Amino acid sequence: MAAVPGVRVLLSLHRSVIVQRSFGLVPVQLASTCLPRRLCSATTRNKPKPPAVSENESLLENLNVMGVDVKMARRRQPGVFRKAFTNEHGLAEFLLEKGASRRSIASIISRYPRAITRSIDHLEQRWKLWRNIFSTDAEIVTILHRSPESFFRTSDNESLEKNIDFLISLGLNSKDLHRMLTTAPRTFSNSLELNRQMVEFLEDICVELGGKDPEQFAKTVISRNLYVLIRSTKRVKVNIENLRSVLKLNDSELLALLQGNGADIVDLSNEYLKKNFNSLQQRLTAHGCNEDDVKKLIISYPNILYIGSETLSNKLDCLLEGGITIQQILGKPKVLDYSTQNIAGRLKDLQKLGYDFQKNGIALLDSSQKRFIAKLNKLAAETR
DNA sequence: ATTACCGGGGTCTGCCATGTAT
DNA sequence: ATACATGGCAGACCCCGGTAAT
Repeated sequence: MAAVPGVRVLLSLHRSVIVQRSFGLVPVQLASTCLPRRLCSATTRNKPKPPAVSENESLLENLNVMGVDVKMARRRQPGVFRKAFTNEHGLAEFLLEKGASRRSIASIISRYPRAITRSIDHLEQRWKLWRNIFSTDAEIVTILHRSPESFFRTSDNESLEKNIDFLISLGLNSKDLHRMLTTAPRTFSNSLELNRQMVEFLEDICVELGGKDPEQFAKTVISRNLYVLIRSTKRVKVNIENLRSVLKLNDSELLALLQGNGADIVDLSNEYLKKNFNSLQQRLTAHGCNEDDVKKLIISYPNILYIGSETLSNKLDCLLEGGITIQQILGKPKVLDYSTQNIAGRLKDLQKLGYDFQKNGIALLDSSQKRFIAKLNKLAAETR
């Protein structure tokens, strides 16, 4: 049964989280593991200037040796450079052991210098927690390289544990958590309180709209849109209000939209969503569509509002110039899912064969490359 | 055998401002 | 006073294929 491995992962995850809790927390910031004297940054030299403002020179040297972009790092977190004790060497050893390259480690420190203030104990514990969700070190290394801040920004491992528990309690499964930590790792560095606020906010929305199962609603929205938890409730709220008002949705319509494909667009920036809506509406109106057409289009394909106004405009031009009508697009908006380039190429291919969109419809534009090619070959064979 | 319907998958950080602890 | 911790922001789609319906 396909579900079994997933369940097992989930159980073991939960168990180890509980086990770890009993270890208690190890104080961080205590760079205990400065091994070779040369790379240890404890300063013994006397500084002429007030010690609070001068930089730790052995640290600077260490970072230079390691290939860190010191200028960048200093610009980002100057305070780190004035610390008497740091753990750059311990961090490097730790990450090397996990499979990160020296280059990558240098880049990580350049982009998030505070990483070198974390103790080995802290790092080990945090890594273990992440490993509850990822099955290999390599996956974590990838994320760290991509987004050092997500891993290092908080020193609060307890909060990370609580977040994992909390997310599981919402009904998110191990696959959801994996995807979430991959694509929106910041979620796990949020305070538990912040995540909770978003969940409660979503539940409240559900209740306000007459929904019967607020927990399920929140879970659905979050698993459909993994970015929700790294947005502000204000942003999501404004978007929901705007959608409701511009589309003149009643409670149940809005509820359905939000827990359906509309979940994808609630985290867009407020202005972007507004702008996209306005330009879409303007464009459609110019082609003789009424308010109801716009509403139906967006309900059936909310992702249309995800497409930037310029991109969308080009895409529409491309279709219209290819002899396709607005009415056809309204009837099959998913063709807009494909890139303008892709659409243009297909239109060209089909035109060569004298494909009649009026007769055959435009569904062929909304198909995978494989299927499209297969169809194209068949058509070509028939024409011959 | 084709087409329609539908849902899923990848992927997304790096900076700034402010509050808080020391 | 300073560094740390944390919240918030802008940024801006595309593609594939299983399976039901015809």
